[in-house]
Amino acid sequence: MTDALPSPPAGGLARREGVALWRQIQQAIEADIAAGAYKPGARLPTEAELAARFAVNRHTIRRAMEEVEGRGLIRIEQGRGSFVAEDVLDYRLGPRTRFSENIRRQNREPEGRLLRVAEMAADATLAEALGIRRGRAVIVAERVALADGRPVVIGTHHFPAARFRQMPALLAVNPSISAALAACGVPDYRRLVTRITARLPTPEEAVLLQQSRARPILVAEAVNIDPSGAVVDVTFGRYAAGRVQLVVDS
Amino acid sequence: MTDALPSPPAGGLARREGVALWRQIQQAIEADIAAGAYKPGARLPTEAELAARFAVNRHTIRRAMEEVEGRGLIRIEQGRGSFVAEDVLDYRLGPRTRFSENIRRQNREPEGRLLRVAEMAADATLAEALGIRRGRAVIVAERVALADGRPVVIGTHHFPAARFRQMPALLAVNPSISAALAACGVPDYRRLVTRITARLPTPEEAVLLQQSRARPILVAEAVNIDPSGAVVDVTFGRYAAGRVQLVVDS
DNA sequence: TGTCCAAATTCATCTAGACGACTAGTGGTC
DNA sequence: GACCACTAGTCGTCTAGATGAATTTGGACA
Repeated sequence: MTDALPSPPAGGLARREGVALWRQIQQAIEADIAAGAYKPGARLPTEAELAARFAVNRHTIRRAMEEVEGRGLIRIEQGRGSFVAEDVLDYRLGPRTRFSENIRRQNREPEGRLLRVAEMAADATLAEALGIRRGRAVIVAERVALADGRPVVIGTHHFPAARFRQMPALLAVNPSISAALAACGVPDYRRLVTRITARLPTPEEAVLLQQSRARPILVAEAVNIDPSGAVVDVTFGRYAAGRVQLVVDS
Repeated sequence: MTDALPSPPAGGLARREGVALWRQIQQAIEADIAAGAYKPGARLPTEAELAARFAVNRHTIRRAMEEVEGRGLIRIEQGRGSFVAEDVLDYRLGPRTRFSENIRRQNREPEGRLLRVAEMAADATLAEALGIRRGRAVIVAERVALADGRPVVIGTHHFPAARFRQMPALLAVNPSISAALAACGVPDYRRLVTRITARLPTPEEAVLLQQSRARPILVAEAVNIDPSGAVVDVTFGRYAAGRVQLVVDS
């Protein structure tokens, strides 16, 4: 015998028994992974092979695999194959959250890449959150932050333009937000509140985070204030749920 | 003309242009919803209707709709149709998180339903978190918490059995965790740390949360301690991302 | 040796059709 | 009025096959 691997359940698949075939296959695959039949990073059999082994149509296998991917156990790559997912990073959310420190604490190398900086008028929601009047100028900076070269989060930062005029120029030189804020006279700031939710990514987000579109992302909206209590920025962070876990200390 | 609704993009769909048809359809539908073409809770056209309108196969529509559902904009119900999603609830995560208070603060009616209580041996991870020895007995309580009759979170609580012997009996009478803890001599406790991630639900979770399996759930692992610092319980909460947003104050 | 192109591999998208499962109504019986 | 069986409408699953897109492999060729 070759491998004791993605075998159909002992009694074969139960057809017409109320449980979808793809669901049974999904469970079989997940069980194999949980049982350690494949190591993290290892490649799974191709869809065609699995289809033959389970004696179903390839589309049925695809349905099952897509679900396994959504559960975070594997990663599917076009033209290459499917691979068992690797371990995740802890990302600490606290009053003094700073990306670089956070990552370095896990012995990984932080890195930031600026995607774009623009100016826009604040809509009602944003104006309210920033404590400025609606229509006032806001500087929007979009950034991807990486750990060991792997994207972890896409951050969209909103600063009141009146106070942070030099922001674009500063970020162009150094994409660190904390450094830029310090240069703008805000050496210290803290996170007031964070709102977290989850959803599937847009195509762009999936590309930027180098993650499958079937895998959910965590969306965290944060409000940062300076020591005087004034709102410094409102940020939307989109985290690759496959690679990060948010940790809240209280 | 009848409605200005889920119309294919003006120029029709772009075939062979590098963007999948289902993706274009998804965007068209999302745009219609964002534009307010349908009110929250309103029913969308059937898959067959949309297939005719966009001139594609029903499977292509299904692919698009599934994605829209994953993004949280609609809810698809077998035998009924698809409906535009409604508003979400804020769930505050803080040191003193208590489900009932949390929900009542939003002017909703909290409710708890006990699913099961069991005793099991602590595995290595759980023992470590609870500060007990591996193999020691742990009481596991699974509960669904609802707001206004809609499920919000499935909680799986783990208590060291040695200290909380009466837990099962207490919970059988009143499914409130805080009440049961109080009766066990822990009138006060606080949350030490919370770990948050996102994934797609298992079939059981989807049923319990009354949510589609295509919609992600938020998974929060919390550790609660009593005033002396001893660990009281370790809880895994699985939140319906479509209905809740976690809020972290810091 | 190194480069480039073509073929093979593998996943992605789209179509087509059949049937199952669930929901909500319709109309009958008791 | 309560209950039940039936039916039409709608989403869910499965199969089958064709073609496209991304990646890797391996041979031709300079």
